[in-house]
Amino acid sequence: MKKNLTLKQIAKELDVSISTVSKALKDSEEISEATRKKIQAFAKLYNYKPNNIALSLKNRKTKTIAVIIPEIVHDFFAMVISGVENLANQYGYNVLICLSNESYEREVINMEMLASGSIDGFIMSLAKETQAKKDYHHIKEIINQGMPVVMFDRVTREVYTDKVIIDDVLATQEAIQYFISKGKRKIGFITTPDYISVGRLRTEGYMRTLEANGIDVDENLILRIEDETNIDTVIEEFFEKNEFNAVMAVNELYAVNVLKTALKRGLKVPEDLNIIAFTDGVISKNSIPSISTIKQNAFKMGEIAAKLLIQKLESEHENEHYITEVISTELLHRETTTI
Amino acid sequence: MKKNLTLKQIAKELDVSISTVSKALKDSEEISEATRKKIQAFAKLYNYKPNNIALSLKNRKTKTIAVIIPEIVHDFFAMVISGVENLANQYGYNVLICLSNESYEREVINMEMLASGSIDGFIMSLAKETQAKKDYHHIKEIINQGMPVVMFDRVTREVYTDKVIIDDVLATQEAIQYFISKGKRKIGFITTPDYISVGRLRTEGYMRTLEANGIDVDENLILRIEDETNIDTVIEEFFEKNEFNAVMAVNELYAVNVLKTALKRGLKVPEDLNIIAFTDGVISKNSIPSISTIKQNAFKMGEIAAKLLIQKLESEHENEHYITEVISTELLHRETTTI
DNA sequence: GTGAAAGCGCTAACAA
DNA sequence: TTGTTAGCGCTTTCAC
Repeated sequence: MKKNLTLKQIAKELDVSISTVSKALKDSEEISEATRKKIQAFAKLYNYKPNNIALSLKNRKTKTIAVIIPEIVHDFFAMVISGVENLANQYGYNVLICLSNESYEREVINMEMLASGSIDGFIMSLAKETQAKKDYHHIKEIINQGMPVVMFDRVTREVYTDKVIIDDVLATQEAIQYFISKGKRKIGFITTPDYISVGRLRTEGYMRTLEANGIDVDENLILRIEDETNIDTVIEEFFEKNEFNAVMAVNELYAVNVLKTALKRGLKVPEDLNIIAFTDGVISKNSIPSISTIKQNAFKMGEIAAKLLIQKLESEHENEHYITEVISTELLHRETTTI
Repeated sequence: MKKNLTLKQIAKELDVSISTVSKALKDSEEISEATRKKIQAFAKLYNYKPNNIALSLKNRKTKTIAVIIPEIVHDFFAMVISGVENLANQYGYNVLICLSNESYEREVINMEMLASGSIDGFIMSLAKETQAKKDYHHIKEIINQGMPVVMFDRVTREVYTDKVIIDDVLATQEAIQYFISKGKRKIGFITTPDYISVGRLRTEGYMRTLEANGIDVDENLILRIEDETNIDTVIEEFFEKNEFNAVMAVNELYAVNVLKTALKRGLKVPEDLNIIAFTDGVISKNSIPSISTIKQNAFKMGEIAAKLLIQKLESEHENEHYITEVISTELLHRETTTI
């Protein structure tokens, strides 16, 4: 086992000084052609690679960015990561992933740990618990220390920084308006509790659209799922107590459970019941019938978040100007809507 | 924007030496109670955090491990990551994710980049292209340099190191034998090309089980999917040309497409056709009907891989003894098999 | 054209 | 009890 070669060793081996080696490897004009060639040949031969950590310490940048997400076994987040990774790699950055598992504490611990030198900046989506507590000190502090943070999807207006989101209200409106245009008026809505930003916005979009169309909002037709362990029974009950001709769900998992319950109850989809879901992932695509969705362009969201972050990192003067990038969405009709 | 506090600054501020501060913050007996308290209070007040990069340089360890996977929008890999993350965090390690996107080149570049100081060790599953080329120089070299590597799922016997796998042959045998025990004899098998290790092993398990039961292997009943962009048409054709009463697929995606095709052709599942898939992910669970699977315990796989790696990292003497851990699998009956 | 020295932030052996 | 020094691997300024 050969340990990694250092400048020092090369210097000793070739009987020159460390700085000569350093310069030679950068092809500096200062060093004579002969020594340069000699040193470069030696380095090449023994496969010299500069030590990243030493460079990081010296340059005060690590060329790695951290992504903090609530969970990874979830197509939306996985696709965002994929986008971040793709763009980051193009710019020579590494991507470090941390899972908050929806926990405030894990989010705080992870961020504090990484903020001390390990990384150059954050891309994050808030944990449920953080949104429930509304405690964003940890994030504000990090930004205060001069470390850039880009938030996506689950964001908060309480933190002033770059953000990448979709227009949740608008996207929902489009879907609900579509239902209405097809004559559906008993529209169920399955969402998260209101403390989750995107859930709240989507619910808002739902209510507004009904009102705009002169339909009274019936709170019974809104189901806010808190505990995801027993989705099926909750949805079963929801169907037991109400009647719908259309349902919208804020994610694929809720939607596929709606589909399952509806079919079990003998409803025909889409004839008797239309369904639209947020998140265009593997479930919607592959369920039978396939589910119509709001395509969120998660991959692109990841790319843009990464781009915003890297721009901040590489711009000379720090710039207190923050933007919120709104990604366009698209209503994608598949087999759970009647065209 | 306040930059991060350093020992040096504290020392200057309190008019003591840097090493005194360092020791005081470690609560060393060497330093008098009074100075210790004073320094600790100051550090606490201004929220001092040691710089990780400096520590890494000093200790020659980064406390971060890298996971290289072919893709992340895939439940199996996402769950493995989740397991790695979980265990790594318990031991104070960070997890860095790199995607090879099934490309040999990206795998090599990523690994070489990280190997120079950024991380302490690797956990990886081979890219398709790497398995096709059978070129494992990059991995061998890294191991040679003394950096531990743990491989999982897509492994190769050409690299001598720790591995975490399932018994692909055995798991397949169990499923196929189950079909046979239910009187199914026309069993289709949908797999990857043979250069992918797990695909090959599963195909082998299929063939062996048939032979053991005196059933001739009909190559027409084996479909090796090379290009995943047109799965549906390939499977459609497969059904056009053959007749089955059971099909096994090496992943969920293939399986759900089989299900779709079968239903479209008017077959009843499970009455006319039984289906079993590898990977117990979100597709199998949520498809309608839900798909019976070989549960691979991906989360556990990730945890064990992380444990093996961390043990290597933290053991004093390096130990040239490598093990291959075989995770048990389980045939999970859902709605695509008749019990 | 080459090398010595300082410094990035920290630890630890040794000296005072 | 406290401070000095050297060193982790590298870059860069400034002497020689």
